[in-house]
Amino acid sequence: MSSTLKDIATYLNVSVSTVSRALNNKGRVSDETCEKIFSVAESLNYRPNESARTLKMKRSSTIGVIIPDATNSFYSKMLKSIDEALWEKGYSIIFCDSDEKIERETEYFELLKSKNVSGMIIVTAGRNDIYESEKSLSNIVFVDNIPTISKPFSSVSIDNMKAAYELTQMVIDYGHTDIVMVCADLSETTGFDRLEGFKKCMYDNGLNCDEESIYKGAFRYRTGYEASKIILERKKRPTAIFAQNNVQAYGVIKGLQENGVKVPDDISVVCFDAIDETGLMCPKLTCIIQPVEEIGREAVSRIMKNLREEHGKYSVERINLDYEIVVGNSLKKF
Amino acid sequence: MSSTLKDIATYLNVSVSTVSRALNNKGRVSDETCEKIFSVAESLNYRPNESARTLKMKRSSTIGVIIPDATNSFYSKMLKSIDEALWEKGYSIIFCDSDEKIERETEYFELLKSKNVSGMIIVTAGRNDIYESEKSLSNIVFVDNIPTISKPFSSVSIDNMKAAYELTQMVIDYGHTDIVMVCADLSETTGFDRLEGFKKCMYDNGLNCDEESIYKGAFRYRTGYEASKIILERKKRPTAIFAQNNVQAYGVIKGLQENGVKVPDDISVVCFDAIDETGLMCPKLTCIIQPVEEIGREAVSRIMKNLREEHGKYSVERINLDYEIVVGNSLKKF
DNA sequence: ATGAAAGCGCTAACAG
DNA sequence: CTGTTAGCGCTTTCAT
Repeated sequence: MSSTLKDIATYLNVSVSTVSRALNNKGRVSDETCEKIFSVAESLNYRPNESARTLKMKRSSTIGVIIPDATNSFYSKMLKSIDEALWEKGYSIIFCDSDEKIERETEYFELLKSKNVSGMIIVTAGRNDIYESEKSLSNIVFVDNIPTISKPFSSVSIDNMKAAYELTQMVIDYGHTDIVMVCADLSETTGFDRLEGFKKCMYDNGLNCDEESIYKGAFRYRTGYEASKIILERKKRPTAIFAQNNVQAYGVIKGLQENGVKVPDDISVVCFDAIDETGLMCPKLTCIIQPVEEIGREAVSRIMKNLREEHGKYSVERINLDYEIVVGNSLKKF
Repeated sequence: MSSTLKDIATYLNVSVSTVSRALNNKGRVSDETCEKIFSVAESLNYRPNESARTLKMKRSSTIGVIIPDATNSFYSKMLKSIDEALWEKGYSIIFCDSDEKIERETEYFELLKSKNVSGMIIVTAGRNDIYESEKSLSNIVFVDNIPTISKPFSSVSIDNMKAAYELTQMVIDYGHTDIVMVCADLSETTGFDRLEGFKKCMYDNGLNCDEESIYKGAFRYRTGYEASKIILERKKRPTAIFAQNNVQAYGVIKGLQENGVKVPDDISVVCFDAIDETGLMCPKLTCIIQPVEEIGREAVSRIMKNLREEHGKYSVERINLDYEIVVGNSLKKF
């Protein structure tokens, strides 16, 4: 066990409160004692006991982070950027992988509260009433997927509807008229907004957007994979598929390839967030790229800002950052 | 703030200790009171304050996890499997990304101690004397990359030397004689052992393995990328490159492709741990695949086992799991 | 400038 | 079976 304030105090024949004050730079300690205290703390290898401090202060130096899937490069990149930003502020992460499951997200949320985290950064896995019933969401920042609840909360994301609209327009401009969107749960705002943008764009271009143009599932590889099978069974196949996230798109392409369908020659595929750190993916997906690292950093700075506010009053902000459309080679031009 | 033991106690006119005993199933509480306590706890939405419990018990329900890079699919998959396994045991993760930097790993290590974690799972970024000077490594499990220190500690990994040897033999069997290994820091056991296996195999096959056959760098994309440039400058180019990890291999291939060199037609590439969750990587790398999820689970079960041991006595175990060689299309057969 | 004392929420003797 | 008590390590009034 490492040394405590008391160890330092008895060693120097001063009181613990003096030591505490000195070490926390609270003043009211003579320079001389202060110096001695620091040097003894150093030599005794003193490290404050976080649990004691947290218990007393009712505020820890930990932030809870809940993401749906650490193996998705989009989220792992976000996680890393959050870790980086928090590190600089002296905070650390309690990591929670909800595995895209709402129940687990709920349990993690409760767990984080009992661990007295100072804040949370959450990518919700979908509709979650627990946040609605929470008295205050002051130290929570929702990122990427924003819950649809009535009380005020902070968030960092992009304008998904606009992004989906723009990418759809690009697909249409490339000469496609029969397009299918692979969707996640539409009670999630990302899923909902992306579909809305898609539908609106199709409509604005006078294109058909019926039942067959919309495949509903989850933000999972499997959803994309299964969608591809259904789509290939159609009498008249679409020329393009718009997947709502990266792993859906991978699943779609995998399914198409297994059936000898070439991307993009036979069917084009576009999506959101096909981050490829390896540079080796074929095809290279034409997609919306969210500024995922900036999202992470911004979420951290939101939390830090609220932590600085006086107890009770805090600000709520809904931030939308800029995205970009990255052109790969998964979209055929007619 | 959520309710406390005291709230329940005053509500029921019993003492906190009774409530504590009841809620923790420590017995010595009448069924009747016990029942009442549970129901009140439920309705008051009681959640134990982890900090208080940790302070008292000197043991938390958190495990520190230090990995070198969350965006590397190998580590993110490991992280997820650790989270999954810990979740089942009621533990959670304090996540630390050392970014392959020893100094940061060191600071995270200290931080985790002051947070009173019950254990740590560490993928070390390299030589790190801090572990040597630690009095007891009882609740630490090193995975993947094992430090070279003299005191006893637990670890979960594979036989890297044997694995490298076998993969090298496969490359040789395919008709290659001029092979380069791209290495990381050789003070890391993975880097060292993989090189040893490579050298031994080359030697056993009567092949040359000199300075030019060994490129030294780090476990980074950049290392692979730069290695490719150097290798292409050689008068006589090798026919195969063995990268010590996945991201090095990606960097190598990227560099080769940028120079119009085809993999595997012109130069073959093999490596460790080219996990491809997308199924879309080209080429598909022939590589050693470590059972990364099993490694994570095993590490957790080691920690749990030591936590169960009586205070003071604990067992140390060095576990090597089985790996497999996955054949892709990145290795040319002559 | 310094110390004494109280208390954060919990657990664990110990007494009854 | 139940309550009293003490204390984990720290911060923070309040005295001195």
